[in-house]
Amino acid sequence: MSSFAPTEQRLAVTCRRQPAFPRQPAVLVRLIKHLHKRVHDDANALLKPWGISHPEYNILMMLYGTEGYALNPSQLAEAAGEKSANITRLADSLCDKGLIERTASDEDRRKVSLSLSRRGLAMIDDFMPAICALLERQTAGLKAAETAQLERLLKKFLDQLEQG
Amino acid sequence: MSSFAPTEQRLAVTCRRQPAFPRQPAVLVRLIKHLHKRVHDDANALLKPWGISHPEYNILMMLYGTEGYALNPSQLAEAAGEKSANITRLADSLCDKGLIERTASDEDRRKVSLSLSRRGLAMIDDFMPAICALLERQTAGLKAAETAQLERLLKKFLDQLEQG
DNA sequence: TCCATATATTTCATATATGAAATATATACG
DNA sequence: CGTATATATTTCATATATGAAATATATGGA
Repeated sequence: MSSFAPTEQRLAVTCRRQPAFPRQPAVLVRLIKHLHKRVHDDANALLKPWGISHPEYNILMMLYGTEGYALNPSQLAEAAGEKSANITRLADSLCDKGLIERTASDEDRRKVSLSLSRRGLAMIDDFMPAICALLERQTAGLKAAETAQLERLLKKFLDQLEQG
Repeated sequence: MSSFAPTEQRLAVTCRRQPAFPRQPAVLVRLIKHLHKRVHDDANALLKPWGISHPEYNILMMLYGTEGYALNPSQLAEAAGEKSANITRLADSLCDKGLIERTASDEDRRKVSLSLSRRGLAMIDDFMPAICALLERQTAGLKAAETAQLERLLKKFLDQLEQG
């Protein structure tokens, strides 16, 4: 039985006690929380041998997914869903490890450019097989059509959250 | 345009650079992260006037959803998706605010019972209309059938994460 | 009974994340 | 120009979360 069952049971009790409580939206929100926790913990465990955390991995991958392998802290904050103060801290840590480089922009001297180092690129190549395997495994229970449907619905959900 | 578009664009670049990288699983994982952040931030903002955080709210609601309005720290950890050390801290905070009570169990003296206080119950009644409105708003973009489908798929996704 | 081991919770040191203020540069407009 | 305002990043104090060790109780044999 899923670890979610007791939570769902508690939502049912809440609905009985608060007739206006919208069950399904509440279930969705709690599912998101459970999923996030699991995904975060799994990624942290997998990355441990490389000495980086899941948020640090996200930073590296955002740079990797960019032409030129470089972004500003504010772009990274947006892309990785972190606050800019946290980007500073994560970037400091990644610089210390030699995985990214911090250089001043000369078009706009307020800006900073964070770019993947040769060593950062090599580390990505190194952990990539394990990451791919994890991602495949995590969605192995879903058929292709279900994955596509889930992607569509989650995007719609996110759109709504960002508007409403 | 959704805040997710740049992230998705970066995943496309990653796929080009790493042919083995599974795009859809990666998109799902990132969507979960974006959704979680948004849900968490929205709830924190809404609850601020009551002086409690989203994790504290979750504790209160887990107790509220239980017959007898009481749970052990370990049950709460499981239900709320928090580590037990964190439950201790959150429970301390809620006790300080007079919203829950901590009593020793006498069937098993290792255990502690955390229960909603009269004041905690009153606070739930007080913020409930705003919470219901938030939950309705957050899912307003989804049709009933879509919400049901999303719930089904997220549960399947979570099951897979917990097995694999 | 006594001991080994398991379970429940808390403590404490440390890691991680945030908001608000500080710093620096850019841009717009009188 | 000069000055007000906006943008980008960092600093710092504080809040939040975690792992590992410590504490206390329970349980099941020898």
